Amino acid sequence: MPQTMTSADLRIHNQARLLRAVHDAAEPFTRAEAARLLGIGRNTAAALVGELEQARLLHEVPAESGARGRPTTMLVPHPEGPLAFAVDFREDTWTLASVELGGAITELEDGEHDRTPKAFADIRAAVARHETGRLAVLGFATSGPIRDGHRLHISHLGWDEVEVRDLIGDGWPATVIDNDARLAGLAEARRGALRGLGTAMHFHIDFDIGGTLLLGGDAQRGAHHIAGEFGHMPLTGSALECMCGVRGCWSLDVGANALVRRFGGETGYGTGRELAQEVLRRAEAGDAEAGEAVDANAAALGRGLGALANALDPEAISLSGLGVDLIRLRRGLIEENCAASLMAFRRDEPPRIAAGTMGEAGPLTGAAEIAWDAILTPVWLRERL
Amino acid sequence: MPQTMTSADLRIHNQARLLRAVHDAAEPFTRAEAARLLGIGRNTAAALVGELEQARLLHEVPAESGARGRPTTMLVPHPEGPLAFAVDFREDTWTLASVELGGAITELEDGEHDRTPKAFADIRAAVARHETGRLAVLGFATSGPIRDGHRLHISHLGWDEVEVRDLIGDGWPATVIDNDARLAGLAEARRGALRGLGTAMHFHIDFDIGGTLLLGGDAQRGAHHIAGEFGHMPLTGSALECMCGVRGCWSLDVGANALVRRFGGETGYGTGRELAQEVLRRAEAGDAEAGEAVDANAAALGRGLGALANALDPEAISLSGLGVDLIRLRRGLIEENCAASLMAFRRDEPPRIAAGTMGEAGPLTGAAEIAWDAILTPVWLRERL
DNA sequence: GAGCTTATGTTCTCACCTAGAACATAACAA
DNA sequence: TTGTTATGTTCTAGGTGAGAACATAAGCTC
Repeated sequence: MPQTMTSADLRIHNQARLLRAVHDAAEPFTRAEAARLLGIGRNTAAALVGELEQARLLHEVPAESGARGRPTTMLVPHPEGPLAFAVDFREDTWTLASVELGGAITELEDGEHDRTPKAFADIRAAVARHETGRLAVLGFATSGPIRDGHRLHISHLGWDEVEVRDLIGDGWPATVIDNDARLAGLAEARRGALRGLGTAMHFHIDFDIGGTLLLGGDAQRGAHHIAGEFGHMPLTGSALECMCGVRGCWSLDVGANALVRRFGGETGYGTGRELAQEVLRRAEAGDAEAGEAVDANAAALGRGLGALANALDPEAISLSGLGVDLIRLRRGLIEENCAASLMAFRRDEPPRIAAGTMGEAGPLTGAAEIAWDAILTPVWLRERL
Repeated sequence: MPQTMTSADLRIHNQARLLRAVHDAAEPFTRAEAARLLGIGRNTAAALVGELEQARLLHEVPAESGARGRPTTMLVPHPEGPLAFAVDFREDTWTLASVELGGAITELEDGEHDRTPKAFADIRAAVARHETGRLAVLGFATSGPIRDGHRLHISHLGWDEVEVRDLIGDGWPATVIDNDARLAGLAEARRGALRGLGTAMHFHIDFDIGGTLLLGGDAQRGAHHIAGEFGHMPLTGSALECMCGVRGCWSLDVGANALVRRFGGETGYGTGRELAQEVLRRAEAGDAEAGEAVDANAAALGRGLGALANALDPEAISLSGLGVDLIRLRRGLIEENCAASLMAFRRDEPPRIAAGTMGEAGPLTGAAEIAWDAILTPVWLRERL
């Protein structure tokens, strides 16, 4: 319990609260509003903001006066303030972006990669091309579980527990890394469909299902940093064996693999995504067989969600990837099957099921969030101020 | 964000940290140790403790000097300090206890009840018989989900969403209430088998399975206060319909009902517990049919635990109720089946599965914890100091 | 048993923080 | 032009923990 609290810590604490409020706010606000929001006096707010402006963390710009009263200033990110960089490392491509306080994203560069760990060197080079003194922390989103936060396993790239410290080490800026599905969920919780909820869940449906439990706006990581493999619970009674080594996984019935299998395509990671999209298109166009496959997918999705809702009682569930298509095409079927899996007494208050609002930007946005989480800490601020 | 922080709040904050440290400590400690623990100076520690002694929250007693140095004092609960009362409301009986800072429990009274809400009046009367000015908060453990924290449903008593505010209202001391399975888990996380773990789970196995996810020593409640119905996920492929209204629940294969069903007994709540115990005894004595029933129960338990571990990645799982017997009789079978349900890459680090150490006292202990949680808050302390 | 060592208690000064009141200021409104 | 309103600014006061210096009470050593 070494979180000592001295008078000076108090100042840092309140400044961190202020910066966090600016970062999290949907709309920028004025200094006077900040004082009310934090429950501090106008004088104290002036002092806090003044120091943060000195430290180039906040900037005050005149607010257009709409009402009476003496004009005030808006609190905006400082134009020379720290930046988070965010990387989304996908199957064949990556994106690098810069994110300022408040979450505004500027895409800097993207590229393809050859599916080998060399990709990280390319990304490092791209970071270097855009690096300025303003770069504070880099957030990195990748697929695959990252055991204990440093052993990265990406099956569709054939990476078997690659040591993250060998990929991101000397020469890199301060970096935080996490799983894309979890970060997509975090993005929804912070800035998307799950904003403001105490208990929520997010699932990314691709070849299989990855997800995360979001509590108080934070994504849960588990004891070994590998929580979230909801797709590998036997929720729908499949008799097949999953490539994860278990029989009956939910993912066998939901996602691209399930669609592909139905049409004799080759399941597994990295192939068949187009076929799955084709199935969706044909289903939308009225093809009966494709429609049945999508029906089965949606029904299995709903059944699993209901089961999970019994256990974890989320207020809402958001979906990304294929889940967005399934909601668009088969919302009713998902909700019916979810209700059927819900304990009867819960059916009058089912979890809200919605498409995530972050779309493709989810992992990148989540990566930016964990980077900013690392910045907006008392420790970091003490250094800076 | 109204959690303002003024200099006075700072003092309260540090005093709360100190009291929390005393409450949570496995062994009492001295004032000098407290200073080191909290990272504050000896002078500050003296001031904090002095005020807490004034407020009759802490008491200093001379520590027996074993080493060199000037003798110091142990920090112990004040003999006239606040007390939490805790109630465990079970199927036919209840227990009332008094719990002091640090968690020491003194049983005050127990009784039977007639399964009607009148029981609460009896309990209130018992509280009154022991009530002193020292009673601060009452923690109440009951079975059944408590929707939104106030709509209590106990199926084996035939209580259908009874309004808690009608049972516990005017004339009651400040009361906090929660579910017995969740509180048993909380007790394990605070003072039992799950102490100190960041991510853990607890399951109470009776007629069916109730449980809770424990994160950072806190039991998760969900959006509607009804998280934890892990027994009502279809984890083991049962074809039966559950009384919860869903088909295939895990609870159909694990727990007393599953044992009873196998022997033609009447399943359901409130009956058959003796038969289940009888089956366990016969299995232990070598009876083949009973042994198979227990095997099936243990295997299904293990399979479900593995599936949940994939999703939530607990460091350890503790069990209470029938789970203790199953671990005693069939630990190997549980662990094998858990491993078989774990994704292959996790099998080298399976969750530790252990019997809870709180035994029957789990719900009562957990009820005391939530009561003390309500006391050890800045708001309550500000009133008192 | 005297003197040394060690750990803790106690006292005092200092730097820091926020609250609150009083006053100043810059817009809008009548 | 004058009043109203919301905000900025300044100053004082009360409270808090840090740190240094000193005091104290034990054990340890010779």
